[in-house]
Amino acid sequence: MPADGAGRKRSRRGQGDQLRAEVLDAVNRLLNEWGSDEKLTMRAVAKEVGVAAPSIYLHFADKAELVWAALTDKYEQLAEEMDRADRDAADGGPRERLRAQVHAYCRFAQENPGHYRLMYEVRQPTVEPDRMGQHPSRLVSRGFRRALARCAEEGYPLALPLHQAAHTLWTSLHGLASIQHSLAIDAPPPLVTGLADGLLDVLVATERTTDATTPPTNEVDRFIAETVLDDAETR
Amino acid sequence: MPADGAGRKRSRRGQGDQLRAEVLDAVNRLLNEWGSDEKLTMRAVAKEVGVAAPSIYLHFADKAELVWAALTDKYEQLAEEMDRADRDAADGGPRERLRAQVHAYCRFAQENPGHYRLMYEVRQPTVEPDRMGQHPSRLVSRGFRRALARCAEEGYPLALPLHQAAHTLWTSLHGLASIQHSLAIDAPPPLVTGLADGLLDVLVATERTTDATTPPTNEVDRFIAETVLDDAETR
DNA sequence: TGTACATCAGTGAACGCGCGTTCACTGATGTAC
DNA sequence: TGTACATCAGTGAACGCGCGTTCACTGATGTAC
Repeated sequence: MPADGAGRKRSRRGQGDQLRAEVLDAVNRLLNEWGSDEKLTMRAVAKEVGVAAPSIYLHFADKAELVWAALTDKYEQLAEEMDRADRDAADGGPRERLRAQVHAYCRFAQENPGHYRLMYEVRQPTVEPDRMGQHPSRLVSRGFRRALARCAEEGYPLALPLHQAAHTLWTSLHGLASIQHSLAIDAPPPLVTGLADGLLDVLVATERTTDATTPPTNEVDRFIAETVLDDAETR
Repeated sequence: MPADGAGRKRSRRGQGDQLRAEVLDAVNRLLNEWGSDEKLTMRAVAKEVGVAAPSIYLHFADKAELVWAALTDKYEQLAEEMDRADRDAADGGPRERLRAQVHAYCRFAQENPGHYRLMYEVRQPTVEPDRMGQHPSRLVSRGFRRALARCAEEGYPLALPLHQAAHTLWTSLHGLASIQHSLAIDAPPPLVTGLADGLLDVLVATERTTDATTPPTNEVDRFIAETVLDDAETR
């Protein structure tokens, strides 16, 4: 509705918080439009909302806080989409559910290139670098780990120990998406999906079997479990 | 030798080009020191060389040209290191040679975080975006593809069609390195190596065998071969 | 019901900074005669 | 051998720009009496 830079009416007396939501919406719109954060300035955001730049400071202490708020929302949206995909595929067995999550991840990366890039940049806020456990990306790898565990339990052995498999799946998908972006390949979505499926086939047995088993934990697996994927569930 | 900002002597009459090399060295030094390009400004580079900022323009038209020159050098260095690792492991069979290349890639990413990040950013120069075939990253995936082809030929079947396997290996390693950087995990090198080995074990049979074969080409594989890995050799 | 007033949402102008880049210059060095 | 001169490597100061952020303000709106 905004985007013209002149259409905004001042909020009513108690409704000051409304601007906060509009600012976050504007950030999301700009990131999607440009596919990058290069030109994401306070002035640009304000203009997109239809407001003067200093007004943003009524709701966010500084730019870092604004960007971090937008990204946190987006992380949650990604986790939700993966969750929903998983639930929608509940009838297809554990492997289909994992596949649905993987596809959801790929779709998100392709549809939100601007957010996606920003989500994986170090330069960003950092907020609290002490506890790695707080990083919202945790939600993503946790989703994969749960789905992989289900596969292993229900007779589809993994090619790597559980935590290592989850981390490998997550980082590999990220690499796929990241290089897709950085080489500016305009690949049709089925290609990305096809590559992701290939990765999945390689990590999780394609058929239910008793011939093979998921390899036992090892040093690498334990390090991943304790340090990278560390959350309440794995301890 | 510089780094103090005052120790440079003016080059002799015909030796003007020497500054060019010193500037490139300074860029490399700063990227390694900071592990990021955040503070890589013309003034910072000049100071590192021990020269006034405008002097850089005697050898580079603008900042983009300077950065691109430094990155091109670094790409070549990466390709060389992979090549050397491959040759040094020639006695160990095709699988060990591939493994050596993979380890060289991981080592490079860990030892040159600043360059590495910059190499995979889109914002950079671009130079000539028309022919994707010119991108120096080509050298990397080509090395992997050749090594994988050798494995397949010598009895270690791949889990995916050749080009798809090469692209998956490359992007997965990139994802590993990229997330390592962006989550600022200070993992011991053996961990990264261990994860890379796991990936490799999953993509290439660990033992010589005649039981299985590399899957035949498919749509995904062809698209990768033609569009992404496209170079003289694959046509 | 009318009016003074406090509060709230938001603004215009400007500050200070760091950046890439330009421009007119300088001083050493080799060369021509 | 001595000297005028062209050339070369490099410089100091400044320009113009866009950025995040600050500050003193304004005008509408609800409230107290």
